[in-house]
Amino acid sequence: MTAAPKYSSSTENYLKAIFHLQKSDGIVTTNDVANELQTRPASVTDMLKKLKAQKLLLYEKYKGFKLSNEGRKVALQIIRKHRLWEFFLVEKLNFGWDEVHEIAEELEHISSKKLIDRLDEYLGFPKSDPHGDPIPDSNGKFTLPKQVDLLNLPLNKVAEVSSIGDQSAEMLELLGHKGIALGTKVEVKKKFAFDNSLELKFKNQLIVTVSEHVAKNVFVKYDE
Amino acid sequence: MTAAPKYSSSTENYLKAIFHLQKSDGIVTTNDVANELQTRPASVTDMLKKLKAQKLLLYEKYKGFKLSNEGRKVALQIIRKHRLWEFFLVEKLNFGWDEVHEIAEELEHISSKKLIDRLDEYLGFPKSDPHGDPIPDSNGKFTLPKQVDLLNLPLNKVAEVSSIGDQSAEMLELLGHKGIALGTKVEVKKKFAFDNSLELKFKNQLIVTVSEHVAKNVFVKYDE
DNA sequence: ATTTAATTTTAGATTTGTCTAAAATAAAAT
DNA sequence: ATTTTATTTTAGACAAATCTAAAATTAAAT
Repeated sequence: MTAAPKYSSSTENYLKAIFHLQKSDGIVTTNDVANELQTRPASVTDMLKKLKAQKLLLYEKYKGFKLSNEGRKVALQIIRKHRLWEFFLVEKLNFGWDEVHEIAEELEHISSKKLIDRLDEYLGFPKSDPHGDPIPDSNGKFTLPKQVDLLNLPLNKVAEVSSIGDQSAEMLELLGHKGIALGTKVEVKKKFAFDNSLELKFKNQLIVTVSEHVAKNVFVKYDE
Repeated sequence: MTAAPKYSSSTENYLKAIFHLQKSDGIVTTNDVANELQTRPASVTDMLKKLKAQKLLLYEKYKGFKLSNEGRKVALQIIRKHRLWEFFLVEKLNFGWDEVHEIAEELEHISSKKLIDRLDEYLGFPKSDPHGDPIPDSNGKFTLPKQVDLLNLPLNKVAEVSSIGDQSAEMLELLGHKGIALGTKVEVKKKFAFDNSLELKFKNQLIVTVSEHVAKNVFVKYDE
């Protein structure tokens, strides 16, 4: 038997929104949450009180709020579910990475823990979702990959291209030509002190050279 | 973008319950529905009025009710989703057929039609769920497999064991020993007029003999 | 054909999550 | 340091889905 859901979908959405806003902004306001959840500040205040009563939130009126340990724990489980479902939709059902978010917004509220752990196993315990965001494990821990530009990537460390700073057409042309795209696995084999240019090696053993200017605009993530 | 759910989970559950009760009982009462949904008759009456307002139900107070065409259509889509998810849970995530119902009760309310059609394709368009119940196709049609006891199964026709009449410990022991269980694929190769005993052949080529008494209590389904 | 019993429906409350409009508080600007 | 502006909270209301208790209707039983 699947346990009755501990928290409502609405509660889960608030926790998730606050979690995400805390990550980016550090401090989160009532208006931020209202904006994120497409609702009104008054509704947010109402919910903040309920979350506090459930000990999911530390909240003092007019002063601010943040997730409690329990609140963060719940948020991480929702995020885990969301990202695993996204991975499933893309990997198994051939959805595009850009069309899975809405569906995962619904699937993330399915309560069964056994289901999600089985799904995780079925998918091969993926570490990140189709957008490159990390998937928390069943204890809520996730290995946050380190994000740096190529210039700061240690030598001989395999990393994955995660974002591009300068997205001008010229830059994208250059990257396309060199074979650098989101998700590409790269390794820095040599760094020339003279002009800070780099020699990169791909999985397919090919080696290319990029300038400091390019290296500064290619961000990669790696474990450790 | 996933379309907003047309109907609430509650509405969907009522439609599904009424659909099932109509199948078995023919006529459905307020009390039946209350019992099925673990709620109170007064709550059922409230909902009947709402369903009528949405044209999902034909209802005259004190006189009775039944699903409208639209109501039946919606119910069938919910049942389709429920059974496809059950199939997924058993086939892909290795759940037991007896532990998937509750989880599917939640999954069946995920709204995306694209999701369910992709899932259907991914699963190979299964015709029936792990309990042997037929899965409606995306138009709500389903091919009802013929259900007979082994005695009435035509010779050389591959069928699947779908239910057991006499579920006494003695019978189950016998069936277990012979290798007959729910879902087992069988074929009748020979029928002895003398005592109506049968020779059955399994997928793995093994042949066993069962008495008329046993044959009468083993129900199978087959297409056509 | 009445009376009795069962079923169904109404009336009025309750809970959850939302809303608007107004009040309270904090932050920004002069 | 006040005043103005923006933010946050309260107060009161609403819709959905449920409940209890009582009333209305139908069915069963004498």
